[in-house]
Amino acid sequence: MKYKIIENPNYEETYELVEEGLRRKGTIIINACCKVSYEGRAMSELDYGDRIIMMKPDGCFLIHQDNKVAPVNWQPPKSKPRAYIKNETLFLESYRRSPQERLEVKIKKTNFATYSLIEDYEELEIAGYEKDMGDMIWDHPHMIEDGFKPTAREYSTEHGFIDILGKDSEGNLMILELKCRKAGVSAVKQIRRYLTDFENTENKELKGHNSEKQKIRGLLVAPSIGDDALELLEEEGIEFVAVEPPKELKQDKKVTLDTFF
Amino acid sequence: MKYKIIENPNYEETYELVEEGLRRKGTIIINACCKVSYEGRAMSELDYGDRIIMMKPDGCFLIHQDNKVAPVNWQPPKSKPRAYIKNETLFLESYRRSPQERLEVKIKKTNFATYSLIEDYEELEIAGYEKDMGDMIWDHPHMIEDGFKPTAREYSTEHGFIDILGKDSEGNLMILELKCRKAGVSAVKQIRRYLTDFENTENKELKGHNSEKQKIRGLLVAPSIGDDALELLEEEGIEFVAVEPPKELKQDKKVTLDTFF
DNA sequence: AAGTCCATCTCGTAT
DNA sequence: ATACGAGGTGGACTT
Repeated sequence: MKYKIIENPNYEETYELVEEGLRRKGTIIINACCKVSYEGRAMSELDYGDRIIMMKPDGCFLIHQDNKVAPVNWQPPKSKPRAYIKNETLFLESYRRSPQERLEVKIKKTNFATYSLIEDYEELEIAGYEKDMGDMIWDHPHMIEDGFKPTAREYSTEHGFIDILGKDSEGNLMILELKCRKAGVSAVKQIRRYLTDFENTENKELKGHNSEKQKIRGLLVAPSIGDDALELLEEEGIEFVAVEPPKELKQDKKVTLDTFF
Repeated sequence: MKYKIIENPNYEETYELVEEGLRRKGTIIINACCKVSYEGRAMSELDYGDRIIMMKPDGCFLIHQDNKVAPVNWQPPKSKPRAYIKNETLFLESYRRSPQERLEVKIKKTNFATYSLIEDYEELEIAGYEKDMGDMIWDHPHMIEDGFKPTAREYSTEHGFIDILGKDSEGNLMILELKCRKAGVSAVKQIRRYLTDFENTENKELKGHNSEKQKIRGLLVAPSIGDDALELLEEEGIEFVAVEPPKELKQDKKVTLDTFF
């Protein structure tokens, strides 16, 4: 991997490095004392201080302070970066159209600056999302209960999408809401809204068809549930099923992982 | 500002630098070919590639690829970082309890490594938030309409907090929902829920007290409104008031900003 | 391009 | 510690 570093450069040397880095589609990192202005979806001002500036080849622009995971200021991918000198001072800029946004960094003192041509062809493999949980339940419906037959995923209603729709062994309709994290009150309320939607639909569309007393069951499926949520759930006659989200990667990298331990 | 950089270090030199950086509470940046494993709230694996690794003195740990604003892997502040050597290979690790999470980085080749003792005492000043909008309306209620008198902020109801509660010149109750950007259907539905909550409360608690036919008005206050939202709003008898969020910083930095243009 | 929804959301704040 | 909501949410996906 090719890279270049300069230490304690003056503003012209930093400018040259940034220009070269942008031209060559490198990832630029600058450690500098700087001042940052942003105007666009909101507006912000950050006075002088030492920060880490990153400019990536996809156009995104990050300014990190020495704390937090999130950058203090940034621009999203596809923004247009530029460097220019004015009054013997280096400015870094990033523009974006739609929505119009502008980030400007005024550099007072560069401690070091570097750019590198990063070689990274790997993508993250991840597991433990709500989607993985849906896949697992769809493939193994008995996890919910014996006789459960899922019939639809992402079923559209007025108030949003029902994660999984199905029937139990007696033909009752089941509405499943999945959460891959501890479920809160909001999840219970969501199911409540789906039940209302569905009861209305049933009344309108299915009267006559299914006149037998078919039940509609609401189920909250999550690894655990908060106390408040549990209380509300019991009041509402909604059921809770404890299911851990699957944390296995699709390819069997577990073997590789073991070599670490 | 003090800093140290080493180029093309071997695994022992990188280890020494990381140890020193952690001990001295520095911000560490490493450009290296590495492999990343994460296990905790989810689980992930990222095979070898060049990445930027940041370890900040607050315990947070970031791994950036050469695209995206968000890190591909990370640990939040207060996680416990550690470096160790095993089989002539450097590993960086970050632990977190509650929830239990572990991030492990296996370093194949370090291009450069640096740590710096960052001096940054500034905090971001930002404007354009809902809160600023609330402040503005609270201080200048005539913006909503003549005779409007705000009486409460963040008024708690069953379905959440009402941004501003007040009365109009005729003593009718007004429920204001603020949005600092274009309002959507969800904002209208939210007001609808608040109105329901409030009508119920009124019926229960105020019957007798206020037996005159007092109205309850719902107002959506935002810079603009989507077509769907407007349609629903009219159906529901909710009112819309166009207000631009204030995009001025509390201190008068506008002058400074203007010098940029 | 605009809307929708999930996220190891993060981050602040109140309880 | 937990709970709740806002965010310049970001980012993936659908329309």
